[in-house]
Amino acid sequence: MPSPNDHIPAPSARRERRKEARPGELLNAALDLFVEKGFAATRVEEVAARAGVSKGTLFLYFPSKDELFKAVVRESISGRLVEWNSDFETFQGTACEMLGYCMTSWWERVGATKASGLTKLMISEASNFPDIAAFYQHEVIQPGQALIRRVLQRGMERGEFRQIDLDSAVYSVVSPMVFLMLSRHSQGVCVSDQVTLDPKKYIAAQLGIILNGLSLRPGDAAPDEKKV
Amino acid sequence: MPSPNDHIPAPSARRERRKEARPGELLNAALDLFVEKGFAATRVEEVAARAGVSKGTLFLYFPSKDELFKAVVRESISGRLVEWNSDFETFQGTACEMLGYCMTSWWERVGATKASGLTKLMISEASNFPDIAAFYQHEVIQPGQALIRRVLQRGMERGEFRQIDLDSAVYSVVSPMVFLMLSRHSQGVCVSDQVTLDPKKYIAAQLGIILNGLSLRPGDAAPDEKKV
Amino acid sequence: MPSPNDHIPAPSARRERRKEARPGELLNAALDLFVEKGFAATRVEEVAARAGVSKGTLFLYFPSKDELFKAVVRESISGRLVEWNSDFETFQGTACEMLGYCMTSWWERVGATKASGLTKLMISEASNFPDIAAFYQHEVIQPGQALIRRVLQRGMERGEFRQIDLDSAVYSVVSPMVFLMLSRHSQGVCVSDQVTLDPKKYIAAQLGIILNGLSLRPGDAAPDEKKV
Amino acid sequence: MPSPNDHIPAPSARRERRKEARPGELLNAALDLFVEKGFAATRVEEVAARAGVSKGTLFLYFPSKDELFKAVVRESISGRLVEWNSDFETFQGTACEMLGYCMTSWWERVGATKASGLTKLMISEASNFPDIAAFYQHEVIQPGQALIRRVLQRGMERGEFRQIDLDSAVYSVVSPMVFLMLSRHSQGVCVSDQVTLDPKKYIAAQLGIILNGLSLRPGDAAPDEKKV
DNA sequence: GATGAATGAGGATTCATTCAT
DNA sequence: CATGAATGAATCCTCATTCAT
Repeated sequence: MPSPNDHIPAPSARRERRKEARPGELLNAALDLFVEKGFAATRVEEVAARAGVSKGTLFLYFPSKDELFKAVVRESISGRLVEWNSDFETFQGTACEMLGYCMTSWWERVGATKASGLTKLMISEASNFPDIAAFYQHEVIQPGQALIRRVLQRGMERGEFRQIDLDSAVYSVVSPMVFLMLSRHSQGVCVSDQVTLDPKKYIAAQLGIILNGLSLRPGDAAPDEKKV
Repeated sequence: MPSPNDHIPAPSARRERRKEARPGELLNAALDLFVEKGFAATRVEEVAARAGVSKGTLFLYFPSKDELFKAVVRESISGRLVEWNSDFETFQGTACEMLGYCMTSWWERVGATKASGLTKLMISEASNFPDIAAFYQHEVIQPGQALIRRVLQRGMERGEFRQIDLDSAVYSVVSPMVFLMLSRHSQGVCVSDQVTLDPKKYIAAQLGIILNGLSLRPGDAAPDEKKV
Repeated sequence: MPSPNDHIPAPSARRERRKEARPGELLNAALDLFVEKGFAATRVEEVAARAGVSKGTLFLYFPSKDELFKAVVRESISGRLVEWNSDFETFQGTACEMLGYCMTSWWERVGATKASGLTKLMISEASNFPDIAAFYQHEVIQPGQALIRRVLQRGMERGEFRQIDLDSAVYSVVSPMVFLMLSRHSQGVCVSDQVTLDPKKYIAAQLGIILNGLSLRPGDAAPDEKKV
Repeated sequence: MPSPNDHIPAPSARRERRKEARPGELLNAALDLFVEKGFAATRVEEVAARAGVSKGTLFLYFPSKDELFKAVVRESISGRLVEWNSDFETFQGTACEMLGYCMTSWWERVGATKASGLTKLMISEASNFPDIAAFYQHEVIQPGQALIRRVLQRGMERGEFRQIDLDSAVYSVVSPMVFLMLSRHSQGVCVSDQVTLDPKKYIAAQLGIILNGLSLRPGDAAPDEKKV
C-alpha cells in the first residue's frame, strides 16, 4: 500500500489522519481476504490485523461482519463504472474501435484493480447476500452490459457488424472479460497450471476473435440492403 | 443417478440398497448445498437432513466436512470428462463440426448436470483447498482444455481456421462455457436480472461467433502457403 | 436435588432420562444464579456448569440467554398461582380466617419456594424485559391482588372489616409479603444484619397487625348501618 | 439538587463551576441509569453522554465503573438519613403523631427524591457489591430501622400502642415504605397495570391501618398493669 | 449400523478502560 | 483538563465432531 503521504505533517495530526484512513484500510484488507478465502472463512480479526488495527477497532467503523462485506462491495464498485462509462462520452471512432477501447479501458479501470476480485466474491456470496447481489446487479451488471450493448448496436446500425442476436453478442464480449478476472483470483481453476494470463495479449486476442466473429462475411447482407 | 441395480432382487435387500446409496445421496445433497451457499456457510447437519439421515450418519461415511467436500468434487468429476472425451474417439467430420459437437456434448454431459455447479464451487474454494484445486485442475482443466486445443489445432492444420495463438483460441471457447455454468449458479450476478440463458440458443450463438471469429478471411493465407 | 429415582432402571434409559430432565435442571440453575447475581452478571457457562452440562448443551434447550430468562420466569410461575388460588375454592370460614389462610398458604406455595426469588428478579429486570414483565404482571400481580381483594371485600361486606379503600387494604397485605420475599434474597439490604426473618412468626405478626388494623373499632359503623 | 452556589460570581468562574459540578452530574446520570436498567446493563458511555461529557472524562472522576457505582450509593445516601433523623430532635407530640411525621417526612426527604431508586438498586446488586451492601446496611437500614424502633418503643411505653414484638412492628412500618419506593421503579411488577400509587394517599392509608393495627383494643391490658 | 445428545474449540461482538492528542 | 480512537478481555453463540445407546 504505497501511499504518497507517508510523511506526517504534524505529530498532532497523526491520530486524525489515521482515523480518516481507517475505513479505507479496513475495506482494502477485507476485500483482499474476502476474495482470497471467501466471506465465511475470513475472520474479522485477520482483517483487522491486516489493516494494522485490533479487532475492536474494526467494529468502530463497521457494525458487523456483514456490513463490512456490504461496504466492501459498495466501495469497490463506487465510481469505477461511472468512470468507465464516462470514458465514452467524447469517444469518436468506429464501433470496432469503440469495442476495443471498451475492453482496454475496462481493463485499466476495473480489471487490473483489486475490484476485479469482486466478481469472484459476488459469484460466491450472491445467495448469502441477496440484497447486496441485487445492488451489484443494478450497479454493475446492468450498466456494464448496457454500455456494451450500445456499442454493438451502433456497430450493427453502421454496418460494421452482422445482424445477430444482441444478447448473444453482449455475452461474447462479457464472458472473456469475466473469465480473465476470475482467472486472476482462482489459483489455476480457470487457467491451466500456474500460467498467468497476460492481460494485454489476452484482451487483444479475444478482441480479435470477437471482431472477426461479429464482422460481415462476404455473403452477408449489409443492414440497409436487408431492409430494402 | 441411474444405477444399474434399480431392480430389487429380494425384499431383504431393500435396506442394503439404501445403505449402499447413502454416500451418493449425501454427496448429492452436499453438492447442492455447497454450490448454493458455499462450503463454509453450509452446515453438515443441513447436508445430512437433505440426504434424509442424521448428522452422525454423515460422519460414518465421511471422516470430516473437508473430506466430504473433497469427495463431492471427486465424485462430481469422475467419469464425466472421460465420457466427454471418449465421444470424440469415433467422431468424424470437419474441425468446425467437431467444435460444435464439442460444445454441444459438453453441455449434455456436464453443463446441464449438477456438476456444472462445481465450477462455481472450485472458483470459490480453490484457495481453501489447494490439494483439491490441484486435483481439479489436473482432472478437469488440463484434459478439457487439451481436448479443445486438439480440435482447434486440427482446424488450423486443415486450413479451416486461421493461424492464431492456440491458447487464446482455447479461451475463446472455454470462457463462454464457464460463463454459462456460472450464470446458472449465481443469481443474476452474471446475467441481467432473473433472465435465464437458454443454453441451446446461447451455445449456438457463441459457437457461431467463435467459428466466424476463427475462420479464414479472404485475405488470410492458407496454413500450407504460409509455411512455403 | 435429591431425586427418588436415583436408581437407573436400565442402562439404555439413562440418556433419555437425562434429556427429559435437562431443561428443568437448567432452569433451576438459572433461577438460582439470576436471583443471586442478576441476569447480566450471570454467565451462561455458569448456569450450564451448575446444571452439570457444558455450555453448548444449554443452547440445545434454550436458543439464547434471553429466552432462558423468559423460560425461567414462565416455569417458576406456572401452576403456582393456580394452586394457591384453587386452595380457596372450598375454604370455609370468616374473612379473617381466609386472610390468615391466604398468607399462610401463599408462604407454603410460593414464598418458601425458589419462586420467591422471582420477585427480586422481576423488579430488577422488568425494564430490560418488557414483554416478560407484562407476562408477570398479567399472570402474577393481577390474579394475586385480585384474590386478596376478594377476601378483603368479603370481609367488609360481612362487617368483619372497616370500610376503607380496597386498594390500600390490598397493599397493606401485599407489602409485607413482598418484603419477606425480598429479605430472603438481598443480603441485609432489607433486614438488619444477617438476621433472617422467621417466616412463620413474621407472617403471624404481620397478620395480627393487619387484622387489627382493618377491624371495626367501637365507634365504627357497621356496613349495613352506614348505607341506612 | 439545589446547590448554594447558584449565583455566578464572575464570568471566568463559569467553567470552574461546571468542572466542580461534573462529579455531581455524573452521579446523577449514573443513578438514573443504574436504577432504570441495572448496573450491568448500563454502559458507562451512556452515563457520560447523559451527563454531557465524554467517556474519558468519566474516568477522570471515577477510577472504574464499580467505583462509580459505589460513589452513587454513597452520594445518594449522604445526609439524607441524617436530615431525616434530625427532624425528630425537637419534635414534640404523641407516638402516633411521631409515626405519622416519620412516614411523611421520610417521603419528603427520601421517598420522593431520586434516592428512592437506591432501594431497588441495592436489592438488585447487593450480592455483587458486598462491601457497598454492608455500607448501605450500616448507613441506611440500621439507623432507619432504629429510628422507627425508638418511636414505636416510645408508643408502647406511653401506652399508645399494644405490647407486641418490636421487630414485627418495625417491619409493618418499613414494608409499605419499601413497597412504595419499589413500585415507582419497577414498571408494574409491584402494582397492577400502569396504576401509579398516589404517595400521599397511600401513606395516609397505610399509616391509618398501622396505627389501628398497633393500637390498644378494649380488652388489651395497659403496659403498666401488665408488669403488675 | 444409525442416532442425536453432548461437547468445546472457535469466532463475532461488546464494552470498560487507556492514552495520545 | 477533555476527548474519543484504540484496545483486548470477556462473553454469547455456533457448529463440526464424538460417542453412548
